Amino acid sequence: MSLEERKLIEATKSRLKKREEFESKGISCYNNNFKPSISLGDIADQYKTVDPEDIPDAEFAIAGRIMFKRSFGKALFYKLSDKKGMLQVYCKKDNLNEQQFFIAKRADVGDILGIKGTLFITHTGELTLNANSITLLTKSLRPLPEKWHGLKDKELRYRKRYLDLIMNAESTAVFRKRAKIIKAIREFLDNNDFVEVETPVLQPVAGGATANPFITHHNALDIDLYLRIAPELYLKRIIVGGLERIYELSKNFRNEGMDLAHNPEFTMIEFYYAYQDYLGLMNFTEQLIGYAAKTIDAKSISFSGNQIDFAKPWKRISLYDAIVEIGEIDKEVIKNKDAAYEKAVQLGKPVSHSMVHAKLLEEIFDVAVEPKLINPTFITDFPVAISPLARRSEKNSDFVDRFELYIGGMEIANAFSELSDPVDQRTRLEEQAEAKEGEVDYDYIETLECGLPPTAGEGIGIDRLVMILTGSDSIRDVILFPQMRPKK
RNA sequence: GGGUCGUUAGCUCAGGCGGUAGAGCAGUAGCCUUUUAAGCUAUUGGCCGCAGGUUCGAGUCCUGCACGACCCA
Repeated sequence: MSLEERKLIEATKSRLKKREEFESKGISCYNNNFKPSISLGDIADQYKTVDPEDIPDAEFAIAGRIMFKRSFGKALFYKLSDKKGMLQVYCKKDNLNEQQFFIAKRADVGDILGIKGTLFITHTGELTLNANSITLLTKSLRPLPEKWHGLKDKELRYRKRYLDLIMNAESTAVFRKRAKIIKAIREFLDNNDFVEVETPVLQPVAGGATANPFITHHNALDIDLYLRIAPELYLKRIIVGGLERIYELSKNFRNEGMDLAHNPEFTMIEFYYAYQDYLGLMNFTEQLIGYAAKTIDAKSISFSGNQIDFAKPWKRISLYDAIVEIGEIDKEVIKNKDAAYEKAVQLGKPVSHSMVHAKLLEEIFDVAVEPKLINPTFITDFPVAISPLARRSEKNSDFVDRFELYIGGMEIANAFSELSDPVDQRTRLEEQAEAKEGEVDYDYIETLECGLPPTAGEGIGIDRLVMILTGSDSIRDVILFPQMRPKK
């Protein structure tokens, strides 16, 4: 569709007209030859609090987007914003040549300008750059959202994230924190002698978790492939290969429902630690998340109306004790499968008689316990029936050496001592495949037959961790482009 | 999957019991050389989410659909 055919709003029409005006005067609307000497935030940091007489005479070159414009007959003020902050600019006719004052008068909110000038303090006490020259760097053809209320509509904020980032500093801050958290996690693991690796997103068998995969097709091989639901089985192959401490920061894909805590593609960190066990990983996890929280100064965080206390050590309680004590569910459901079934139905879960007892208890846990786990809590002692890749506990072979970490009523991490017995692994995967009509990754079993050292592995949901550490109620607030239904 | 609420100008929002569609900001044309959501004057801009229905007449009432937000499972 050409510009002429599009139905244009008034603001865009007038901006297109200005663009023509500029071009006809030989003013480029998309200059690429201006280099700022300092960021707006750095100027503010350095000079905002100094005495007026201590402000240097030096000329600064700055660049930024016009967020506010207040125009008078022969002078005007802008507020420019860049990645680090905002600064006011004063343009006076006397200080500019004719062409530059023309640019100053005709520039719109949303345009990006390069300004050279000197600092001064206005009568009202605001640090301001007095412009000596103006370069139009980018002409914007659309108006920004309203300056006072900003962009509030959540749907628009998610669909047009660039506008959200321009208008809402809190939103930008969340994504800066996200980057810092991820960097801190890498740092922590690197400092502990871990190696970062990459494994396939396109997998012939979607293993390592229980979830519906996305299916895609490779044309040259003419085979269907799955987008990974977890990197787990590949990472353990690498442990067999001898790297001993590895991690992968991975995008995973699960073809399931979407809500406040689920996006179809999400980020996990999975790490595998040879000669370590799940008990050691609990301490390690406290340190790791503590380290990430520290880098963004998150100590006590308000999340979804609750105050989260990260003081260590974090509570540890077995799955079944949690159901009885925290979920306040009668002990009978632990002992008796029929009682568990009745309870699950009563709680409104879509359960069936074909489900094993452990699965029913897990369903009960999800509604009765999970939402109550606000402060960091390790849930331990999972039944083997719902943990096909975890090592059997030595105390009781019906259970495995596994924990899940819950914070803010959400599952944040899942970890266990890895099952290294290939014979047991074959049996369990085959049973699971039969029950769910899935496939068994026999290549993985062959790998185990080669010998997996005693290893503990863990996956941490990065998006949810960022939600907790930034106090964001929705996963969409911590993913730049969350999945949205296409709008017709 | 179920429920509740929402969808009106570029943005933020009003529109009483059904009777010719509103405001602020943004835009446009003026005045204004230190403003702070600048001010003053004038002014442009609408498939009222979409499709049906009821009615002489629907932004408003009814039904369905789309998209979203929130709650529940």
